[in-house]
Amino acid sequence: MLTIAEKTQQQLKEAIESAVAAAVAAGELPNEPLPDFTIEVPADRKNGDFAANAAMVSARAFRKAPRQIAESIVAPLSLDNTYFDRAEVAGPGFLNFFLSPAFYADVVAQVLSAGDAYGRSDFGAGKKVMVEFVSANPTGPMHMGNARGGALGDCLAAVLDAAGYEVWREFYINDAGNQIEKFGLSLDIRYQQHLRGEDSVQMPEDAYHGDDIRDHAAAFAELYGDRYLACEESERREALIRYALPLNIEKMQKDMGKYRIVYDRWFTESTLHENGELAEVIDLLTERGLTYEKDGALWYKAGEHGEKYQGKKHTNRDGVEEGIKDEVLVRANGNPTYFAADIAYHRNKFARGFDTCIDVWGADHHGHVARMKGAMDAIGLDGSRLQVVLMQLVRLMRDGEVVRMSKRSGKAIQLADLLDEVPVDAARFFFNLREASTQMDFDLGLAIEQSSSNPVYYVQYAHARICSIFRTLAEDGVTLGTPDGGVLSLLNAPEETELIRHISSYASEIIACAKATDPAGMTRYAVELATLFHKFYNACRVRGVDEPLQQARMALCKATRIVLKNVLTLLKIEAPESM
RNA sequence: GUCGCUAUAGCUCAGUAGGAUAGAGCGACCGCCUCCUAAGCGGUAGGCCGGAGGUUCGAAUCCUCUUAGCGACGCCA
Repeated sequence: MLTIAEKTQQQLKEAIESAVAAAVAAGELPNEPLPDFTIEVPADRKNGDFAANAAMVSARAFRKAPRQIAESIVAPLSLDNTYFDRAEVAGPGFLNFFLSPAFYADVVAQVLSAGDAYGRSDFGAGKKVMVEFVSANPTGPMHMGNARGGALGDCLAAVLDAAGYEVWREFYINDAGNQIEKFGLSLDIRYQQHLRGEDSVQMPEDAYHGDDIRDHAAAFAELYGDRYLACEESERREALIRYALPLNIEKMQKDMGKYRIVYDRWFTESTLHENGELAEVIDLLTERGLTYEKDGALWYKAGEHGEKYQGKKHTNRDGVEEGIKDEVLVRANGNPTYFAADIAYHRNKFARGFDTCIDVWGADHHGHVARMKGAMDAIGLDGSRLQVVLMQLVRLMRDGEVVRMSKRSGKAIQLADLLDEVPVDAARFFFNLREASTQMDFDLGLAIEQSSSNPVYYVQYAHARICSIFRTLAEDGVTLGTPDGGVLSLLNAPEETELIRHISSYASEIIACAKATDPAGMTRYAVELATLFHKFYNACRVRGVDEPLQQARMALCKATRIVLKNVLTLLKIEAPESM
């Protein structure tokens, strides 16, 4: 099914093409193929609701001046059975088209009848897509970057869902490997320090220094006393991990829940170690001759499959070209790397029938992208079906100074702190205001102020205002009936038509965001929708105008409310009825 | 050194299948509620779209070079 916006474009395309054919038949234009042209929305409404550059792009092929060509196209042009009632030639040779009242009436009627479903499309044709996002290490609390990743990933998933994909949200828990060992070691040191004093053992520089580790160790000591001091080191650490890890995971799930993110699955890395999939994938790569041993470790030849996903070749300091650097799969100490587990994880994902897997990663992982896609090819899958959204990290500011986000320092601002101070609505909106690729500063000192000047309230206010109009009218005994096309055609003030035109583009906007795998367009759409409504509100009264026009305006208000509610719901933000 | 991201109004940023006079919010200044929510609306001021070349009817947008900021280049993840 076509959206109304797509239908109008298609109507124009067909009308222009048949007009060109007619002009050719009449000998007005040479018999040459019409080059591809575009239909766009002019910045200035004086230039029509849509403009086509067909005459300009075909100047060379037709060997005529663009304006002359445009005149030849417009003369035989027929707009019967379209949403347009007028076309004219303007500027250097633009063909400008003007929408008819029927268009505006139809848009409003369609929104009212579609309701919650307005904006949804079948663009994605039901293809299965997994969005994996946040996937924070369970060795400590989540931080600001995870807050952005959460808002981004969740809204991206919602956009894909609305665009007609079958969406799955997943969180990958790195509950195995190196950092878990480090987690155990850190807990162990704190446990011993707790019982024997700070100076009993030294905390290594690269261990986790956060307070959360201290707290876990103290709570563990509270429960079990000093009985683990006598144990083997490995047994003690295992017990500590077994105690603290589930608590951390539970905390992450709670925080994500507060952030209104519901995952379809929390996937644990340990699954892959236990069920042999990790070993399988290493064997698979070895069988294909893509591994070698060096310095006691098992290496993966990343260049062989990764290079096609890399833009240019690296050149090292000596000016010599070099391929993608090889990666270690199994360390000299026998432990597999994160990279090896991640290949196995992605193999597992595709085996579950997903057409596309989207990973939201911090931009600091960008060097990993080509290697990972290449690894998919290396194990017989298709790396182009793995899409990675790189998100620039959030720079945390305090009093104008950059604060380093490091779990080791223990001074990182946690996601939980953010949620305590900033309303979820504001945080989710804020983190989706900018494209993933832009760097963001977040000044915690300004968090409260930021939230009150956050445009989310502007959008919510528009929704509350509409609800208020209906409340007041209900008190007057006025209710909205089912106005027909004739009544809806009364909506022809500029503030009305602008608003309706924006409403008509909602589904296209969702699709555009889905294509770009970036939901930031949705917040901008919402702000623009609110702006156009507020302008309408100031220019056009609903209460106290004549009956047919009042019905038409009430219908427009209701349509606007539906779209506001739909876009806010998509972003998982409240649409309040009063503020 | 190489790769990635970024550079547009005082500040924060929109604006790429190349389009008509480059936009918005905040801040500043001036206005608008006897009338549906003033958390709103209108107006004024504010620009060498980082710089230099190129491509063409036309460039903030595409290409080349260049400058500046951030990030990544680990048997960390």
